[in-house]
Amino acid sequence: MATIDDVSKRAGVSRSTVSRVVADNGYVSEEKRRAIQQAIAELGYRPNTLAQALRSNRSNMIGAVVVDVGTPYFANMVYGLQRATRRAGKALMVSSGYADQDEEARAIIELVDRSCDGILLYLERPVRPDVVEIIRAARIPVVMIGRMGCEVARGSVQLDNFGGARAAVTFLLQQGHRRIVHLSGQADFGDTVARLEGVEAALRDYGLTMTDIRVVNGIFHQDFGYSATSKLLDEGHDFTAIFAGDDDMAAGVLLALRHAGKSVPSDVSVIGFDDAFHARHLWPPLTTIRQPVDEIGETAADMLLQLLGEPGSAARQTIIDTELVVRDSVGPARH
Amino acid sequence: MATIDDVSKRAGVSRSTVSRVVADNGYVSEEKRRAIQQAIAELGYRPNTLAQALRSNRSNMIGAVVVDVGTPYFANMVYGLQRATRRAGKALMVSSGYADQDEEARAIIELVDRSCDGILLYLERPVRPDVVEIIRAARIPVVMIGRMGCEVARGSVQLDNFGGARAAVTFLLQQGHRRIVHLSGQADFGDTVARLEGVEAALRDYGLTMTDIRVVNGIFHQDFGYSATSKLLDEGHDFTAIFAGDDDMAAGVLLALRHAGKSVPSDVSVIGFDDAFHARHLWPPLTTIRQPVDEIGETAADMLLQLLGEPGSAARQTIIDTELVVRDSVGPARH
DNA sequence: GGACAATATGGGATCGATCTCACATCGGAG
DNA sequence: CTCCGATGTGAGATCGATCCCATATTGTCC
Repeated sequence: MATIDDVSKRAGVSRSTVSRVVADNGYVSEEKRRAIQQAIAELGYRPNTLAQALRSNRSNMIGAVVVDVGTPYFANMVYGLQRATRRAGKALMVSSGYADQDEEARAIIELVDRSCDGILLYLERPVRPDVVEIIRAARIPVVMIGRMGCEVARGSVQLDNFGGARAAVTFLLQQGHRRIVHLSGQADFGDTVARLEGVEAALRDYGLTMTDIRVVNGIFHQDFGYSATSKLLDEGHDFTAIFAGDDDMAAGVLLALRHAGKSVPSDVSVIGFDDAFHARHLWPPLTTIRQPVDEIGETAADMLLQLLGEPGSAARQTIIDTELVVRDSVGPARH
Repeated sequence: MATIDDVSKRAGVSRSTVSRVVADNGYVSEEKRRAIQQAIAELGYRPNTLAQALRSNRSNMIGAVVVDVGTPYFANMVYGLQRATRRAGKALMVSSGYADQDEEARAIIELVDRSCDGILLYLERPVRPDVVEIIRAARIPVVMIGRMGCEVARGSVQLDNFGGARAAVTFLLQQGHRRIVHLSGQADFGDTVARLEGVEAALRDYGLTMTDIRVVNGIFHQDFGYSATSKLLDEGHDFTAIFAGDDDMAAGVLLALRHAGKSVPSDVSVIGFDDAFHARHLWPPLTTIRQPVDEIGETAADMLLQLLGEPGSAARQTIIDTELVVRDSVGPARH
């Protein structure tokens, strides 16, 4: 592998001058610049990234830790991250925390130790205090995505869960539904809380309160959607629409309804949340609230990249809008 | 950030001795070892990964370039890669090539320049020759996953596409189907060819040939599944089963059948390939050939990690088995 | 013509580790 | 008692870049 010294010898100049040409800063005469560029081309020289990073303390690498890159949701988010980082000419390194604090800690420390210029975090729980200290000591800017805040974060990007849930319930109300069920997720997730508030706001617009609908608490999982729906049907609870806390639940809801012989949307309307990968494959194709996951990732990465340029700036926050995606699972309320 | 020199001063020893303790090699007296370990703990010392990599020429990092990490398929594969690399205490850096040769080239060179110890590749086309040369010059071992071979690869991991397709068609034949349609993917993909051979083998077992079934060539996409199926129905082609080249196609097939008023599996049986993320969400839940994507990734990463230990070893190859997943979309042939 | 800023170039310290080599000490074998 | 291998330690070169500083060489203005 050719080094900067090889180039300098071949071009008959000093290391310093080559460095100036490569980094494109400082004064270099046109003549030498050309000679150096030629030498670089002839030798196929590419600077040693490690040495550059070690000396300059800039690695041109962005790190990210998300809950689990193996899921379509986070994969899509990573897609957004890559888009932004690639545009800025920076490399991206992604790890999974698997919702385990120790695993998360290890992943973050790994990124710090590899001298990432900045770090993006999407975690389910607060970052361990000793890790916060490590990040702070390394003076690495952090942008949080989604749920958890963090004292060390210089910025955050969040979904408008409130507005999304409000839009979902408003849509059901507009279609004439009044006997509504809401299946909500883990009670200690910020998402869940914000979505419940959105539900309440939509009801209020129609002069209703939470007591006018049925809320069932559970978890963001297909099985919960199935069991909760089955139970409501068994109990003889009379409802015309279900707002599922997310599309996984909605998949379970649809299955339970089908098994009970109910047809969607003529007997019961169903609306989900996320516009997950499988939403269009459900039957009927699911009407849902789209969460632009890749855009969230891209926005967060862009925010971080901007933060790198301005060391002392104030913390910022961006809220990403949702969008109602109308497919076939919601219809007018039966009488 | 504490450096090795800080540790050595605090423990009253030389840099070299600290290095020996950290790397756990060479001779160090128990007494000094303890003093050094204490100093490390007190200072919260973590070695500078960049400096280590620069000097020792080992980065403890594995690189991977796949077609697109944003899709569930590759996300799942990355999950397998992470499992293996984390177990080996190595970091993983993943990029997408987006089926674009220049983009791929950039991604691979990036990994080479960051001194990855080894590289994993899942690409749709052959690697650009100049990139092959760069990999060779850097003497970085490469393991290929899936489709394309590559002269520089020291190993490869592939799915048993032949066996999978054979199992799919055999299953249909066992259920009494004889009027079978096969929708196949891009003709220039190795996967497609191998699957076609598998189909042929299954037919041969039952004394049949390819002329006894109908093969429609297209691409691995839901829309093709939909249009091809609709066209066959319009033409009045009489069939009792469809083997879709992958689950995306199968989703389109199911949709087209439903729109044509056919019920699955009583009118037509459908079997897919991949056991993609959405297979269980389709209606009816799709019977398909499972491709253990994460296992493929894990196997490839393990192979690469092993290769790192033994520089001169011969190229190796592993074939990963598929598995028939029986759900509800295949039934006995109607008469 | 001298002062000073702008342009141009190279020398050498530095980043934080690894690793070779030289050297010291010790114990046991011959 | 000497020799030698095993054990223990440190000095210093090195990896491949960046970047500060010293030193020319210009050109321009008063």
